[in-house]
Amino acid sequence: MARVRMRDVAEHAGVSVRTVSNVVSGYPHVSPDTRARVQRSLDELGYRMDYLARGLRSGRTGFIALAVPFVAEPYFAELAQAVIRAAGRRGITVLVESTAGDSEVERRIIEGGLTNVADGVLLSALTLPAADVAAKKPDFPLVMLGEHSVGDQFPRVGIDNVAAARTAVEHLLEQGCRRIVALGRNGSENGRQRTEGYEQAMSAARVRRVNWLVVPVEDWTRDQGHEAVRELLEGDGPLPDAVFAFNDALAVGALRALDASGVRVPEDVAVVGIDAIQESAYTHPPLTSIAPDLDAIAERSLALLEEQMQAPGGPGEAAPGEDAQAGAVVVAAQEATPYRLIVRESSRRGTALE
Amino acid sequence: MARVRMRDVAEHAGVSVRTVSNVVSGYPHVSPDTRARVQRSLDELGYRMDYLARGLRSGRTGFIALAVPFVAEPYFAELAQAVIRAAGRRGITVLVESTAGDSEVERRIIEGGLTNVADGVLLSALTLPAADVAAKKPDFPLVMLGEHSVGDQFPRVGIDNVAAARTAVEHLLEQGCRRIVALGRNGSENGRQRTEGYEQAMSAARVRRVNWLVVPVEDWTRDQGHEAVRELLEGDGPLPDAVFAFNDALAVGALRALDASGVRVPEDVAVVGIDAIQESAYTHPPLTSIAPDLDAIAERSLALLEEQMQAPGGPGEAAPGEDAQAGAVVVAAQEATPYRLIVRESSRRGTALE
DNA sequence: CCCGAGTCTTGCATCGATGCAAAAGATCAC
DNA sequence: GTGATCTTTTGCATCGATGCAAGACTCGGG
Repeated sequence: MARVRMRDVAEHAGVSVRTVSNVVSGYPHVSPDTRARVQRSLDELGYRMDYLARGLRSGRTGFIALAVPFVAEPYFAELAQAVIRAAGRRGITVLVESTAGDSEVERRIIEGGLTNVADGVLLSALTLPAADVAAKKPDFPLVMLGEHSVGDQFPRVGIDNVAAARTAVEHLLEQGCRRIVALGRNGSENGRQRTEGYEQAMSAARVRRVNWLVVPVEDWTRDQGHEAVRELLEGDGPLPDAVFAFNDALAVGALRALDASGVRVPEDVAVVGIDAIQESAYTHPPLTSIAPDLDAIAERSLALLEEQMQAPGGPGEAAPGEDAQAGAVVVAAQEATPYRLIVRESSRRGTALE
Repeated sequence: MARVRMRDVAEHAGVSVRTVSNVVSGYPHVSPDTRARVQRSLDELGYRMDYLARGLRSGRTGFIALAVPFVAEPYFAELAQAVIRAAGRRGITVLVESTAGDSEVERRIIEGGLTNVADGVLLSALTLPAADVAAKKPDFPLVMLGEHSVGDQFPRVGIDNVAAARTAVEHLLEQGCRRIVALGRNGSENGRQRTEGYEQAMSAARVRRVNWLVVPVEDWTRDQGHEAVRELLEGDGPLPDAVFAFNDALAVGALRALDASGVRVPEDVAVVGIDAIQESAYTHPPLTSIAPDLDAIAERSLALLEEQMQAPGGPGEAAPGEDAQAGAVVVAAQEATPYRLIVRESSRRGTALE
């Protein structure tokens, strides 16, 4: 069956194409009679709007793109779900893209690789786009999710990573922990900020330097968390009394390694993570974690995106071939969304060891 | 900065629009000189193809849509990842959609709601589209993933659920379990088939009926698994010696409930799941599960989709307004992809209790 | 020096829907 | 009856890229 076009409907109903368009788009000045007849033809032929064609003419597709590193990572999967839900409320359809953590892919997106199919882009960048990219301003609606080191020219939405990490570590300190491992430093900006929060908390609590321990990993995955903690336990250094994992996946891996070595959680080692993915309520023991408000992130980022989409001409106003003039920089908002600490068994110690 | 079109590039390079198109699309008969000049203009102006416009003309967008119930559910998230990866190898971009398990949304997709933006659709249907929809043939490339009860008019790709369930239960029987709970029956076709596999295995092993126990749930989530097993343990019936969960999320919930009640796994109760989501390797204890070959599912379904996309006119050939004639039914392939049993601690009993 | 066979380049129509503005038809006051 | 006003409907151009086929140009053989 060939595609049913407005023209087919128009012929079937004996009206012009334009009238069909008017009916479909709800233009008020159509006689009830005509409207009914056209509607009948629409139903009968099973007409479906071609959004591409409409998008071509109107410049809007009704789609936004959400690009995350790995769809299969629980945090990003849950974030995607939240964005899809929030977008649905606004009548926007979300296209989820996966960058595979490839900075080349991320760079292409920043340069506009998705703008032709989407009215705007939400990008959760993992790796760091090259410095030359950092100097660019996007010429289309773009909002960054989470942290990245691209600079301030893009609006961003996410929790305050330094504060969140500090909160997590403070909680461990309150439980009496002192020799706290920070698990998850890697090349990412996110890792840097969470390390900084750790250091701030440790420093403020006047924990002796010998008890500071930052363990690097490559990716924030269960495997890496497991591996790193296993090696730590096999080493001959004194055992830590807590692990602050930079995300829940790492924490899950850490829990597994501790469990396998017979280390009791939280009695011997307390554990906290960040993200509060659904899985974290079901670990052994249930994991204490920092829960970012995903709905707030989704709502806020969509609002910022719509703001940009409505702004005439988009954020970049420079003429073709020129760079945006530095004088007219629109300061991009850094939006810090709320988060809260969910205390579960993995860090709940009966007695603080003060 | 306004969008850079081929026309802009053409003017800048002093050639016709068509020549620019030829350069962009790699048409061979372009002089090196011209090609270089056009390429320079392309780079200088930062030209980006408008895929919508191209799609409008050529009828192909280069996108396929993948619709799953919940992106945040680990199984679907991992499936999406596999599809994205497989599609990438074929130069196809995937748009991930979430149906929220809403049968209305699923119906719209079957009726072609995504065909305007995607060349083909992969649908993982959760709920059952209404019977009247079942009578329809799609007029666009569509492949169903997993099970559903729509009938045989759609090609499907997935594991053989009955066999997979049977394999899981046989494994438990081999471990000496007899009083085996089947956890997860609900209204879905998938649930029906896994129940059937359970019954086949139990029956073949001549397990007495009194030991058969099918526990219903609403959704296949951790919460529901937890809830159901908690209630089971609180009841006054004899304890089961194994739980066969219809998916890993349910199993994770079951493990948590067992753990909370002090029931030892696998000594007191063995547990197996289906899906082998990444999380399952990190549960306490690690979960035995049936691992469907997601890459095979992704590859096979994309192959089937491409097959349909190449077939002239698509699967439905009926004239507008007519139903496909029953005589010319193309028998839709039911593709059974491989799976394997991954045995981990949760079901490994030292001694079979024959 | 001309012709046919390439090679390279171009103009025009087209994909499906909408913006624009004019045409056609209805309604009303005078 | 007639012009003014408002409602309803329509034709045409357009969005950006490509299919098609013809035009312009180059080159070697006769």
